[in-house]
Amino acid sequence: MKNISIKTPSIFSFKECLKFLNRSADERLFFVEKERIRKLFFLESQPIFSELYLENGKELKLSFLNKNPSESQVQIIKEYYENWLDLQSDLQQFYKMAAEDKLLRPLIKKYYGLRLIGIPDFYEAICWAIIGQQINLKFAYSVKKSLVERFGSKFEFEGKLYYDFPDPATMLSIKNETFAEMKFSRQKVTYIRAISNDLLNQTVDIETFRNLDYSAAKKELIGLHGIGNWSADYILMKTFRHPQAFPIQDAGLQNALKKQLGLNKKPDLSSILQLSNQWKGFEAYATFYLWRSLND
DNA sequence: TACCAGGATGTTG
DNA sequence: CAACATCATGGT
Repeated sequence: MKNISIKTPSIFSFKECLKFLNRSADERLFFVEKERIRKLFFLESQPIFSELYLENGKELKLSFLNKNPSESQVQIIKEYYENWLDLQSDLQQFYKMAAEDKLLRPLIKKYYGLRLIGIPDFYEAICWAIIGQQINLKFAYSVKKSLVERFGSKFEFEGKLYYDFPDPATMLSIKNETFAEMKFSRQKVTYIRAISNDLLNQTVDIETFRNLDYSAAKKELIGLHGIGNWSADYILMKTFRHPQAFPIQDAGLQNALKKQLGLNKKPDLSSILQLSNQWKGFEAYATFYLWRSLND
């Protein structure tokens, strides 16, 4: 099996990325095992089981464990990982800004090299944003787990099952009562059905989003039923990687600020705006590091 | 046991 | 435009 090298950027810690990736025991779309990320892809209906690891502590290697994919498939998966771990971004400007920021300075030190872990798949990001609305993360993960275990494509490796996220057609085939069993609210099912249909009919097309700037893309996203301000910024941050995406009303962000500032209640919107005034152009990374700070 | 959770939408005043 | 009701259930 061949190994593909992936270029590592300058401010980068694979270990910090793994720590973030490993935050939920209910994650089913990938696993972190023995300092390696293992993830299943389905390309042209074929399972391709991959892993990413650090060789000799410095060089990122991508390898395939069940078969040798074609060159174009290799390229797709390589790009997926590069996007997922945000390997293309240069963090120097963010770190420079953060070093001057009281709130962020300790975080860039503590989590040095952490990359904004994204969700490269647009449909998965939409569904995850909708699932996560107004419920705690633990619950959100358990809902996603039920969905993925039941309706994701599976592949077994060394006695363990790996999964792919269900596609829109599969999602549309799920009955309302089954969604209810998996603890989806009826509202969320309505949102997901409509958006799944839009993607199948190509009323909504991911490529058009890629070509839009931040505010145009946000406007389009909010036009989708079930995608509000928070979800739009979340998707712009995790999938389209706009550095200024800022899910400002996020409960986790507010709790992180409360914790970092030692407040006895969550800060209000205006004080968050004030704090974040100096983060302009780096709001996504600032948010991500603050989220990270909630875990320890 | 209330209250909160990585919200969104529709209605009401 | 702001304030509230509703969803819908697990976590703390």
